[in-house]
Amino acid sequence: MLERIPAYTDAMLDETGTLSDRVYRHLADRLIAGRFAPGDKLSLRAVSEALGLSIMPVREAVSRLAAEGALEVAPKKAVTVPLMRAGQFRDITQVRVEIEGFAAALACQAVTPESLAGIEAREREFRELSELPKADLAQAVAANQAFHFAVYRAAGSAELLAIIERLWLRVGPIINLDLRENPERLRLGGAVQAHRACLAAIRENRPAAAREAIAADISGASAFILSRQRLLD
Amino acid sequence: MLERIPAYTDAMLDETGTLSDRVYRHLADRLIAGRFAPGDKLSLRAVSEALGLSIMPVREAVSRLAAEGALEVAPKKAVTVPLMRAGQFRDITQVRVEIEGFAAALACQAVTPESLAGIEAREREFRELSELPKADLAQAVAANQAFHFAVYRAAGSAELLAIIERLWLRVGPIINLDLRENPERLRLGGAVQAHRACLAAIRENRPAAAREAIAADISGASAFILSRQRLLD
DNA sequence: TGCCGCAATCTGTGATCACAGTTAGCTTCC
DNA sequence: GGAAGCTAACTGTGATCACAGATTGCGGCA
Repeated sequence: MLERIPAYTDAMLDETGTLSDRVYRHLADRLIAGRFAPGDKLSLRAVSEALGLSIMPVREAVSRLAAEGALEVAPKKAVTVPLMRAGQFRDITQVRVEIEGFAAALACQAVTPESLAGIEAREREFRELSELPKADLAQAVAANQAFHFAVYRAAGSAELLAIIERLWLRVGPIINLDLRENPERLRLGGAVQAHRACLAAIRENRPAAAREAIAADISGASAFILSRQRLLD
Repeated sequence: MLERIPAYTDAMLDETGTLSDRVYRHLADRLIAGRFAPGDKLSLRAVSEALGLSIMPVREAVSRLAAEGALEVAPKKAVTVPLMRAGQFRDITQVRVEIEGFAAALACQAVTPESLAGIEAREREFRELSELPKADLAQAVAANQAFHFAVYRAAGSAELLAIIERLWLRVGPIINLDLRENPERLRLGGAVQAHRACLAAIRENRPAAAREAIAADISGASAFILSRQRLLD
């Protein structure tokens, strides 16, 4: 079951699109998956050399990510993964609750047998992962992401999905940093319970309940992270 | 009163930030203000020559806008202002209703005397403009935008504001195209009425009513545009 | 008169170079 | 031994060049 979770495939390997596009996807994937920590620095030249390209495609990819707030680039200084202040994190959480909750509510009406099967599979995968004695954190993060996006994709709104992806681009580094430092949180099962409630609500076409479940999931994780006081302010 | 509406100032003239940033703001302002129509083509070289720069800053600005969906760039083909299908427009409208409605509801709780005064001023300016015998359409679009963003800014969420700005970047060209072809819509007063209701709701701290007013404004304009069948599909 | 095809022009993409401001490490002096 | 200052390496920014694919319009043929 677990090996169904798609392995990390490097966007640089698939040869569709321009080099800029591939670098963009490469970096975006790593950001969402939490492979960068807030404050990490990266240099255009270092990335381009690591990828065996000139600096140009990396520049374009980075400037796109900077436009979305996923990276910060100050003139003549190294590109950094943004630090987030507690107030900012609270703000983004409130927005996520509203928007991702809305997507979950939409999913109730727009769900198809196929997308429902996908959601069920992702829910089961995440649940089984969290029941393992020694959880693989990176895999758990990926499974959690897979569940959420299965729901959001089922909502059938490309616009909403794009907005949510941008939000995850921003919170990816924070979530992962948190999970890496507090692996026991997985044990508590708040996420598993919220996922289960969300799945049930979608099955039974109860939009308000689906919205509530996603909101609880996001708020719960956010409260935990804020309680650890690892954020500035 | 009317001359309070800030004149169109070119972002290229203020000398803060990198050239890329300035080009980005220049193009973004023109897109939101509806100075481009869907399907318009622009060439990196033409823009850079018009602005007296090399192609590089324009490239970066355009690739950022493309990342946000405000422009479309296909390899080896001219950059275009995206055409929008009716289905896509419906989708984006549904998302705007939810998100901008949420911002209006937030504004009820977060509004300050200063921001309320700003909203009132913008409401009055738009109302007076729409009562003129010969309305200046460009000014009406700008005044409408000013009112909406005064409300959204009053919500006090930087995250939400950024998301809404990106949405307007997308719909700017459509709205303007519509208003240019159907100037009589301003006469009908649907927008004026919605603005008035929104302002009243914010004054009286009625979040649900504020959300409703903004939703009615957006839905009304959207329904009108869709009824004109100028969109693909 | 109408249509097909070729060629000149224009498109974005990517590489390379020059530059100025930042950073970090080493040396030197106290 | 520690701190201050200088230098060398590194940062993103911007300009210019080369290239391959797309577009457009002109000319020739039917």
